[in-house]
Amino acid sequence: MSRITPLSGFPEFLPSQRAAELAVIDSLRETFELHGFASLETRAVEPMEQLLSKGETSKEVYVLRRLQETQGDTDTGLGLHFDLTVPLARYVLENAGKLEFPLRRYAIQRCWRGERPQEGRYREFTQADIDIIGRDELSFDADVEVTEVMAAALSRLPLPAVTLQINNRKLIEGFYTGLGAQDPATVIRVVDKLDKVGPDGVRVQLRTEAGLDDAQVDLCLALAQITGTDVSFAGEVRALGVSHPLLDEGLRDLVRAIAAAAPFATERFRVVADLRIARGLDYYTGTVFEGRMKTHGDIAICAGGRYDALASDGRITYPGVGISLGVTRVLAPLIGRGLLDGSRSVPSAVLVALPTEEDRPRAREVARALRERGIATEVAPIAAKFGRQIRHADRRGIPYVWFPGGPGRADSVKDIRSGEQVDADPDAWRPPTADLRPQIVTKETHP
RNA sequence: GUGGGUGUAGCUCAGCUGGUAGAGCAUCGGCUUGUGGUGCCGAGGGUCGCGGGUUCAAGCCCCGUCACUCACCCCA
Repeated sequence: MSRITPLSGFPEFLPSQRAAELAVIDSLRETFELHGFASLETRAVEPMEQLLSKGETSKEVYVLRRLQETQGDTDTGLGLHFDLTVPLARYVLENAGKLEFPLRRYAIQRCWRGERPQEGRYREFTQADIDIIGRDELSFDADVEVTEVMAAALSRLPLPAVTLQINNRKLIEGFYTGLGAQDPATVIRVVDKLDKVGPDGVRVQLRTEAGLDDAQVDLCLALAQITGTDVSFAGEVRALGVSHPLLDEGLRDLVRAIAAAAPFATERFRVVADLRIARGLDYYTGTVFEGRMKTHGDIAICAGGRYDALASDGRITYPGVGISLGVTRVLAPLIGRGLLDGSRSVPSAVLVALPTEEDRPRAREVARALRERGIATEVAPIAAKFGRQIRHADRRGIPYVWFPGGPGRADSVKDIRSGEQVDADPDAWRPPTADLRPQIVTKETHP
């Protein structure tokens, strides 16, 4: 052991940064609950077979092992969850008899992935997830509702603008099948790389890997290029001349989703149909979401979709739809670039100054009175010169310093940002609401 | 797992063809007998990532190793 160094992929924040993260989490939680979603926390570990069964994603899971195990096999068969949806499916099956459906739940929890870290990709991170789970069936309105909740959640946060791209798996699967592709799954996978390898790269791979001819490839690329903020995109899809029942179904759903989501659009949150996104080869069966935030680059910060058969006990299936927001993925890059921070490093709104050590009981009394009314307060650690005590507050971002009065002199409180100081009564004075808690502070970003 | 880049003070970094370690910012103290931020003066702070090798002498050259970082793979 030589020196303590940061551990790659396991971000840690400074106090003010954590305050900003907490403010974000509090805001998300408030929005989710405002929409009637109940908090539901699942354990950090799942049996490996549970984790690996959904989609053939192999490795990248952190496995639990007991160091003290003396007998050869130390494998517990448990791994840390890598998202919140797979544990939810397991939880729903396990507790199906005790739950009310449709189940509306949210979770804000840590997840772990063993992959190589990069900017915006971490090994330990926090996700905020909302889901609606039905029993045997789930109305399409649920797809619209999770969109609405995420729109509300993101719109009220001071973050760079987010665009939520929506597509539908039935639509693209039906389209590819309808144009004669033998293996639509491969086509989906290849087209999903459009951003990375470009149209020419996709063209080559569609021919070699999916066995499509030029005409078919043209149709695939044409579909992938369709986007739209209103339902007019549907005409462009039909104009391509492909037909298939699944395509019709998916197109109808996507049109509904876009039409319903249009009113949620704000300056900070746009919704757009984008027929290229597919979200991997996993359990999604209908609507798929991908939210992108424009900062330095254009990064995916939320994802989700409809999964009709993720949870099933053989007799009953529990279809669901959900969206996850990558809290760490949103915040860590912004914080790291100094674009976002908390307004202070402590919860305290007020520092009670200490004229002399003898005044400590009196200062404590002032603090008690303020706390009683919900105003976070701390007492200066030592009776230093007032200048030092003000500096103590300033360094931490505490906006107010309280000066206990003396015989014939009233208490006073000073806003150290403006310098304004007024006489005040600890049982009556109250700071503006905005000063009660640490705020999220953002520096110039591209909106 | 593959490939590139980088490791020197708390932070950002300089350090010449090898000659015994520096700046700015930050911190602490003083000017300032209790109301801060600016200014001036001063101080503290370093296993030069780690291990080995070459050399009279290594932050610098060589080998190894670890960590961080960017990209690829992957992205549930």
